[in-house]
Amino acid sequence: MRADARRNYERLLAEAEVAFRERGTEASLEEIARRAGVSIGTLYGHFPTRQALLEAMLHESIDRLVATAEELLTHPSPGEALTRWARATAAHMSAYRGLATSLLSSLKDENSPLYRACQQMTAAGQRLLDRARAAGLVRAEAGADDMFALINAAAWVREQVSDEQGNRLLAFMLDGLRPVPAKTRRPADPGP
Amino acid sequence: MRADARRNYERLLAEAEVAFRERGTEASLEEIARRAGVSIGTLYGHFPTRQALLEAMLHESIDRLVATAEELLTHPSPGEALTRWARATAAHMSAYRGLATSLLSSLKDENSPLYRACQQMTAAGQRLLDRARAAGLVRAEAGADDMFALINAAAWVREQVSDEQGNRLLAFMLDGLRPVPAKTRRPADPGP
DNA sequence: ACCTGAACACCGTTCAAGT
DNA sequence: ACCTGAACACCGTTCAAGT
Repeated sequence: MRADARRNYERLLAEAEVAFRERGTEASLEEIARRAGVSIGTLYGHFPTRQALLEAMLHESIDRLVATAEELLTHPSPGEALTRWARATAAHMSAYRGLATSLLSSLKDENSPLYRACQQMTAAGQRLLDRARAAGLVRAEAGADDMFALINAAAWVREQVSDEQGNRLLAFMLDGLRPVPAKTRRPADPGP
Repeated sequence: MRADARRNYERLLAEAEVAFRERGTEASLEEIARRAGVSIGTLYGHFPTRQALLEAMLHESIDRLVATAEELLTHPSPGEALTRWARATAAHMSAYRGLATSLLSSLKDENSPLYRACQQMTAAGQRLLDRARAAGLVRAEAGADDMFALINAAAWVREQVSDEQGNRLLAFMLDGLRPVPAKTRRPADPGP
């Protein structure tokens, strides 16, 4: 890659990070190119689609989240480890308005540059989830894709409500993954 | 209201319903006007903002959901009543891609035409929630705004995943509102 | 190799002019 | 009282022409 091309690439990435953070994942690509001091054609030359730009911008931080999951596998408490990872992931996603929507919808398209990112995060979550399940903290029907979807839903809701309510709602969702004790089920009332 | 104005109003509403259902709540207003056979200026004359158009389009169905909540208050099982209402509401919302986002974000703006709609739905949910709480099925910290947010999150996630997974995730979220039995809490492990 | 920017198609929103 | 449609500002995306 030529030196000037590399410089343009880096500047585009930096401005994309700012724009996506401030205006969400639907931020204007023309504005990103403008602020990076390059032509819109240059942006498209490096990143053929919005998703490609998003993926490049997120690559490092997603790698870090996956590494965090790895580390948390050695945390003494499987439940606490799962909760911490879910919180960190939801917090990261909600930093970019619209990201949860972009991510979850990219799961429908194997060719999306974000598809791999979602797969990696789901796989990382799976190991934490299975460990918590082995400790009796997670019900049988809850899969790794369910947890990934819930984290995305928590990130989405966090974009729209107060931090306090956002934290509470994530906690509710994770509690929803716990096994439902048989004693609270009643024939006359299947519960809420 | 003049007869021709009324006819234009109705046609705009009808085309908006189709467009929002097919293309989501960000559907092109110009296309709606075009399909209704009126000028874009006429659309703006009747509906000054996208939210105003959305509100008018949803008005009846939201009234119906509120009435459903009322009826469910007499259902023999408070838990079942709450679940049914949440399911019906989430299903209705997810029929229009982007609606959950529009609704939840309208809560930040008292002047939004959708604000009243959200308030009504929250109030309707509150009575079902309190009844379920009185039956010991809902934890103390969960408020009506939390349930409204969760229903929106369920509707949002339903837009992006299979029906089957969407149903499962809503069930998880509602289970997350249940009181957590003390015996499953352990000092060494706060759970997921 | 890479970059530029005009070109095309589309949209949201306003408002003077019409009936 | 209501409607029209041109006008303005903005955007996504492509591609011939330049270096």
